[in-house]
Amino acid sequence: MSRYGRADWAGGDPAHTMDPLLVYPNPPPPELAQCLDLDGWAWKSVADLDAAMSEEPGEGWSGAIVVADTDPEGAFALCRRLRKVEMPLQPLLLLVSDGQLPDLELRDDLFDDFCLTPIKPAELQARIEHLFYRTGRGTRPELVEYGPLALNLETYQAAVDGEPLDLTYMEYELLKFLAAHPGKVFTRETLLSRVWGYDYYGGARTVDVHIRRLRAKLGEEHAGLIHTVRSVGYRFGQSRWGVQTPEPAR
Amino acid sequence: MSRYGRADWAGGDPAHTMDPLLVYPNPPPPELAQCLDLDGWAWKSVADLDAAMSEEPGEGWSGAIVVADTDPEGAFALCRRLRKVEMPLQPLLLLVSDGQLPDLELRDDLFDDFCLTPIKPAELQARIEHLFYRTGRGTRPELVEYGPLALNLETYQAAVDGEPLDLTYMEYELLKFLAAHPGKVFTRETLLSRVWGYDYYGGARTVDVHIRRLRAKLGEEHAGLIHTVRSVGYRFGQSRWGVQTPEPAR
DNA sequence: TCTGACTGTGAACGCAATGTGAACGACGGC
DNA sequence: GCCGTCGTTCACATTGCGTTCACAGTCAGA
Repeated sequence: MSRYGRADWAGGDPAHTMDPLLVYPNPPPPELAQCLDLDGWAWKSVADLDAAMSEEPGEGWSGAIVVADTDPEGAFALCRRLRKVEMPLQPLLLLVSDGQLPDLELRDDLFDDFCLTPIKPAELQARIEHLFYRTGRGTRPELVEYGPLALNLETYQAAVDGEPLDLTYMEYELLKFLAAHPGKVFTRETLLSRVWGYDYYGGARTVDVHIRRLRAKLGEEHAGLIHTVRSVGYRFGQSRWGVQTPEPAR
Repeated sequence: MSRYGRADWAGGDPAHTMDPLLVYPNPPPPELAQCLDLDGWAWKSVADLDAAMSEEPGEGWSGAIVVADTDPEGAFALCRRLRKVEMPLQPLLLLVSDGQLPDLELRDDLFDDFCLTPIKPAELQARIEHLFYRTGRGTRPELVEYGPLALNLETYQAAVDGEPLDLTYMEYELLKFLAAHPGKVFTRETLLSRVWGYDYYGGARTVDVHIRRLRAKLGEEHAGLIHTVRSVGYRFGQSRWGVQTPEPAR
């Protein structure tokens, strides 16, 4: 079964009274468990995603520590599932070995920070602490903006030029993803896997149709925010060149 | 005076062109300088806040790496000044030794990430990369550059002299391939197999036509970037036997 | 200078990628 | 159970663009 860490460390430090951290795998490496206990973190290890879901505390996990050097496959898969959902689990700290560094998907929101193994307790402590500080006070964007477009991630509302947009769930998700990566081109396959889900199996035309509806709702004036890159996919907004070149007139 | 890192790493990798990273102190530890150079980061070390201000590039520093283990006082003071201003410098990576961990002000916005010394190049590289991704200064765009030409691989856009080029898919792929191997001559057959696909079966004139369109879109001024090697094929940029300096705009 | 091979160039053709409207089916609220 | 919403899929229209061809221009060698 799951193992529980102590939430009520009675040291001089103010006890961390909060919902537990999710820890993977189950059982975690002894050094990690000991380290977390010594620092007084509440934690609970889980064996897989199902356990993570079913054993989630009432207020939700307050964060996650995923050990990737023993079971990389499972670890990364778990990260993906934890992060690519409606309410991504945050903060997420990944423990990896030196050798795994080249494999890290640094440009994907899979984790917030990583720490090399073998663990140095002081470093781990510092990283967790700093991570909570960072994520606790609004580092996470609850607003995605691009030009006239604004997405409120908390209220699920969208607006252009201050005019509210009435988007469906998928439309919102698609637009959110695109607007969060302005300038970057995504293939239909990428969009399907990133927006619809990694295991989604469906036709690529689905993307087209949703793009079309987005453009329609954005209005004629702003439909151009979504560019078609023929033979490749779609791009939101202008590219980020180093120089601020204005919109090419064409 | 200040030391400059190389922004134009001449290896096989596409050059990363962006504003330099601020590095403290001056000179930085050799391992750090070497590590940054190897990864192709542009950087510039400064001795103090004044130097950081006066030598700030036009677009501003793109980030900062502050080494704190040799001169903690100066380093932390610099961090404070860089961050506690109207426009905080971001992202900021701190290099500290194990022993300094307890002294870190983790709950203050002094830095975005830290890395323990002695440096592990792979870790440092990963942290910088991830940091840039997180802080949304954009991932360092993957660029292919040659002289006035720049190809942005993630946005599928091209530009000469900062002017955006409107290329079709095949034109872009062809130019990308050529520009990635400047100075090398490719036969039409090679180009067909490498750009169009290994199993492609088509006429060699196809290449000619695409080369022509590329030259046209590059403009009269830069059409000469693509050379015809009679009876052989095409070459992009200066011959390898020529001088090493890139083609002067002529 | 003549000749043949190689390359540049404009136009036309045809296909594949995308846009678009409509219909279907799943799902949830009333 | 009915109805409206929404995601998906299909069929068809449309457009972009890759390819080919014919011919003109250019170069190298004799």
